[in-house]
Amino acid sequence: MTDRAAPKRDYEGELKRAGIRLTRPRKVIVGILQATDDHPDALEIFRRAAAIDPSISLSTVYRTMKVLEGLGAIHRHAFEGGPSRFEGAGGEHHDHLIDLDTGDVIEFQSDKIEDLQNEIARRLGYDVVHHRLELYGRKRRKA
Amino acid sequence: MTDRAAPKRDYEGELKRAGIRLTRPRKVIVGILQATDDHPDALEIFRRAAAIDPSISLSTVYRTMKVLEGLGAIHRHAFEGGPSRFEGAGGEHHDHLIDLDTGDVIEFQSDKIEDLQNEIARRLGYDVVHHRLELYGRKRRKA
DNA sequence: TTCAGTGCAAAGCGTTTGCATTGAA
DNA sequence: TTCAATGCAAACGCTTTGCACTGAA
Repeated sequence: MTDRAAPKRDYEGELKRAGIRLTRPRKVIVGILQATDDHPDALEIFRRAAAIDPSISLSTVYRTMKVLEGLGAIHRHAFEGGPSRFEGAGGEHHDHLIDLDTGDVIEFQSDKIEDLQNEIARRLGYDVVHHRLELYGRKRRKA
Repeated sequence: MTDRAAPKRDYEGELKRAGIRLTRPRKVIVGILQATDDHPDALEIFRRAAAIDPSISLSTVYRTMKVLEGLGAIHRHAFEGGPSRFEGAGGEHHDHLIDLDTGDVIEFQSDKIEDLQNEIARRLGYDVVHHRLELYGRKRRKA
């Protein structure tokens, strides 16, 4: 189990390589993704984008996230209740611990849990395609 | 790790004990919950209820699910994409394996994974309030 | 008798989409 | 020059809510 640092992604290169036009809105949006280590939702990305270029629309944010998701460049997370939140797909796989009081998202990774998941699925006659593991918790206070 | 059989719940008794009126729509709805072992969504519960009493409204289904959830009598699951699905809260805690091809939900339980989750959270300075573990997979074909 | 619970229709929220226009290639 | 991508507004799917009525206690 380890905490991780966020790696950077070459979103523009990935879009180009996929034959997808590098428009002004998309440049702004991927710039925002590169500049963040958190897990913003579409509206938050839209706000940050609008601060740079007020002509960008929320639809375009949604459409761009869909494109990037299709390329595997970002991951979409649907945490409890709220809207989808996005994060760059760089780095190793990890799961999330969500702070119930602040909404903060902490990433962690556990090979042991992954192994156990695969073992359980196998026993049930399945192959795991993907999974979702989210811990919802509160900061432990010193005794 | 074990597969489980679904236990039965005394929803009517729980509502009564909580001082909540046992109306006709609610009787129909909890009857449906008692009669099923699957994980129906609100619309599906509504359809089954309407077959028994066509005057029941979808709003009442939602409101009743909210009440039962508040009592801890049912659990609400938000699996990928789709609407919330409900299940009786009887029996031990378990997690879910969702068949990507059929939508079937298979329940499983792993103390080892639970322990690991708590250990990870503790290391990160958190107490786990609850968690969500979902495996999405496909039936393994015999080699 | 009373007020919690209901059905209905309308609104809410996050997200997607149809369409005429624009701008990257 | 062309057609993918855009902004806008309207629609979507799921869920909640305001309201006047109803029926469980």
